[in-house]
Amino acid sequence: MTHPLLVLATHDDHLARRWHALGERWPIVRANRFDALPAGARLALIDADLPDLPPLGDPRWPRLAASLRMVFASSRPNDGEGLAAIEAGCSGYCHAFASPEQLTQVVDVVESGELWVGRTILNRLLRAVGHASKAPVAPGWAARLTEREQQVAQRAALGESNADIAAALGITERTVKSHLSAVFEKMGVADRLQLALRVHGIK
Amino acid sequence: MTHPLLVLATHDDHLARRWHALGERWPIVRANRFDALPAGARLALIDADLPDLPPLGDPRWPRLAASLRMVFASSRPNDGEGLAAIEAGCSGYCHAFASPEQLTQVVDVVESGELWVGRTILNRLLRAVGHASKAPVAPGWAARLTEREQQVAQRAALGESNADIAAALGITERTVKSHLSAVFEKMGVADRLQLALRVHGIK
DNA sequence: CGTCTCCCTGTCCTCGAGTACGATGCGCCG
DNA sequence: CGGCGCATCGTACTCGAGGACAGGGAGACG
Repeated sequence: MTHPLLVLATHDDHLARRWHALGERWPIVRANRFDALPAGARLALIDADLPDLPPLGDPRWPRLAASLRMVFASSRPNDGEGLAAIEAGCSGYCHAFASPEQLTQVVDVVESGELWVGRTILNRLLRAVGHASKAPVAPGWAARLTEREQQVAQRAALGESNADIAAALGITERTVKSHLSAVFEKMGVADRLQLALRVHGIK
Repeated sequence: MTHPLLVLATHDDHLARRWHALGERWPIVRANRFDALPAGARLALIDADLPDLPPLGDPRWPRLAASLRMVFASSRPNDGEGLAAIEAGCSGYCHAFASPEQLTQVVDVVESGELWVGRTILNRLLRAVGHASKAPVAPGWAARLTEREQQVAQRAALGESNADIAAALGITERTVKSHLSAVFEKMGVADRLQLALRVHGIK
């Protein structure tokens, strides 16, 4: 199967070298400026830090989107920027320094005509329309945990204190600490905040 | 790179044969019933027409989601069912008779820990929130916070310690505490874990 | 029976988080 | 000028979290 030309639009040589790993899947070409995007290109990975990048509200974005599938890559991604990028007509939004595997996946999805946003943005959208995903966003976190450890971890990740959890489960605060220590050990985190971020799919 | 075991859960032999194309990327195993999903599996493609499938509101779904990444495959997909599936804890929703390439992509994305929904559902979500999110470009949670408070809150919500934040911003740990106290007060939360949950849209 | 895992509980101890008092300096605005 | 919001920093204090030692009981399995 033959892939279309992929344009890497960045002013940063370091970033460009990272992105060149994509050359194993797509024929690639480098662009240094937004205005210099090749006319015939169908696929582009665009650095958010490009000097001459128009603001995401600019009408040039949707115009360009008509003929070019764009992935917006930010070095400091946030949900607001991501939504703005998608609304501007980009087909994908990701971290500029994502792993080559991740980048490949994003470009792959976008090339196939789908949209790609990270799970945090997607979950934000779901919550916005009242369909919050009750289940943990990062399935698999509880794989090696015992039943009791999962219960404790779930509550801790929602902000309950050890005393709260103890009361809710009808056990001692000491036992809660015991279970949590096991959870931290198995999941490789240091405290309940890191646990929460892991359970809810952030970081 | 070694892939985890992929469970194909369907009662339909014809569908199972189609899905077996995935065997080129993942070691696969067949399951005929929802109750018969292998205990150790991490990844499953689940046919919406399985005879003993619980309704998507059933608590067994989110429980299962804790240890298993599930793709819900419907032979007659619609946006409502897709949202329900995601809400139930599934990590992906797609057409049961999608092309092998498409299925591979979906499973690939889900395996990497992301969520997958099709273009139509995503676009519908965007439209649903698009009208509301024109004016408030501000993150929302940061509306009443000062610039500095936002910076501190953002880092605290990602799990950085006060000392980390102080070092990163070139200020004293005492000042970080000061800003955080103001943040807690303005956002009506008690500690940094509650702040993190609020910032990331959980609770 | 011995071993194993899981669940439960206890007492210290350390450390970071958060609050309660305070303080100084800066820029803006009526 | 005087008030006000903002950013900065100091000391002392309380309190919960988490680790470092423990231990006992129930059930599974060879």
